[in-house]
Amino acid sequence: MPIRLYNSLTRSLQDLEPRTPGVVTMYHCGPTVYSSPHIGNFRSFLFADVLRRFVEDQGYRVQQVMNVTDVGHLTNDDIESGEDKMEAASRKTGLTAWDIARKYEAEFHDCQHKLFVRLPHHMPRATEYIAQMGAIIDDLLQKGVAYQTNGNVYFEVARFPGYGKLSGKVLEELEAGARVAVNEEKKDPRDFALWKVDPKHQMQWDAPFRSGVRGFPGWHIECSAMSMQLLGPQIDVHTGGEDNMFPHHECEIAQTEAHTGKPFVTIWMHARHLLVDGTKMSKSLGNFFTVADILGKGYSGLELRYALVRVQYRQALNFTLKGLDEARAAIGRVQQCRQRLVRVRDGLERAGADDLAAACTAANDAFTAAMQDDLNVSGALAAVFDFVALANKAPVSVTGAKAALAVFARAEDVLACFGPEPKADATSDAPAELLALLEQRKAAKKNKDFAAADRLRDQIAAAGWRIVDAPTGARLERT
RNA sequence: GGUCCCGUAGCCAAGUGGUUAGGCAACGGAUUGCAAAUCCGUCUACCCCAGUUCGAUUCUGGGCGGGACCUCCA
Repeated sequence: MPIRLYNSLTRSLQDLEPRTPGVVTMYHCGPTVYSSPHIGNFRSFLFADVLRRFVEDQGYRVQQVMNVTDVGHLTNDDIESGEDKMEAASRKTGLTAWDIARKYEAEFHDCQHKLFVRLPHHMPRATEYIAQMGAIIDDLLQKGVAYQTNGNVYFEVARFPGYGKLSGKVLEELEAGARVAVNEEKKDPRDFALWKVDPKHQMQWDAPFRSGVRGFPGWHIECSAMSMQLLGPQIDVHTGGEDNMFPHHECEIAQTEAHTGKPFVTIWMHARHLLVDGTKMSKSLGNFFTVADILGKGYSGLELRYALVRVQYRQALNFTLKGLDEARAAIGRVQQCRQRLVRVRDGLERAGADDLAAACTAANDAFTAAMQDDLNVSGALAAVFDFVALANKAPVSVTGAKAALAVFARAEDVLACFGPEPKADATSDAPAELLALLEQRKAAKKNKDFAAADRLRDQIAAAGWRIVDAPTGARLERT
């Protein structure tokens, strides 16, 4: 069975059929590094990560690029009133635009790490691809699809008949929107900037195209240049947040296809925006969370990842703190099950005769089928939890425990939201003094001195550990 | 104003024209010296109206309600 994905361009599900058999090229619109990454950003990025992981799980080799936008993304897509996001942040903080970009890029990478993202093969910075952008701009100018006014270069939308095919936007609507600022330089309000001139701008380059003026690139051209340079003129999958569909991706298609004369992307995928407490996340509503905010509340990266990944990317996901608590409990259920299997495998608990062969196959198949169906993570998780219930009840054999653990390891490889295989017993990780207390308690219990035993248990609890009294003996676990 | 999505048991959330999704919470039981942790069990829903159908939560139409995008945003 192939992987079926929803293509925003055709508005339908279609099979993933890479241009080169066995190799899937994917490009993801990455962060604009002007502020701390928030949980909405990471809903998109984790979607891209799960997509990549599952495609690899299905036996493909993936070539994955996620860019870092460190210049040219304006607060308003208009040369007169728009301000570069780096520059705006610079004005507010006193840091240079370059410092802002590097600071938040580092923070982004840190968040990727904390949320268990499998790093893309390339994470190019826009500022390091100015020459490649210039080559495209030069070609578009030569072809007459772009024009230069006062040094600013615009793409002439009227010269690209396919404009609007992704977003469904038509000229009349855009004009009726009346929110497009009037710009006398443009031939058409839809035309968008490829290169901008602004002497006050901190990030400047000599024009990388013929007869140009020193300036900086427009946002849209960046992705076209990096994508083409690193993955070639035609790629299999391109993702982004739903807001990217227009104008960003529409413009990417126009300039790239006008340049190459070939279809740019086979499958466009867009992640639905995250909601928080049932509504759009915004600073003014007080429901705006950065990744650091959530981790600062005591939730782990794993719990946050689970909460952001558990709903299919095209569904509105309502993020709540309660959802994080649910994630914590759900992860615990899976890990508890895995720990028991580890204990059976390692001979610490009595093994039975069930090798779980049929159950393992069924669980893997159900997981695969759900993921093949446009990354239905909820369905895939249901397959995992069904399997948990089965494994918990089964008198599992050593062979069965190994097989079951492989099922979980596979699910973890794709979703990465449960954590690594638990240790059979964390007791040995506890500080020596706690182990001493545990021994004392054992003795107290043997002497039926329950008052002393309970006091020791409280001491251990106060140190952040709990005693688990299992039939096979007492052990310690972190709380 | 234009485009689009959604409305499933206490909460979150899959899916299906006729057979128990799943998670969390709650409750009951097992276990325990008592607990904790854990496990097992119980909890059977599909916004309203009309239509199609032998049969609709699932298809069609209408209504109501919520949300998103069209503007910086993942």
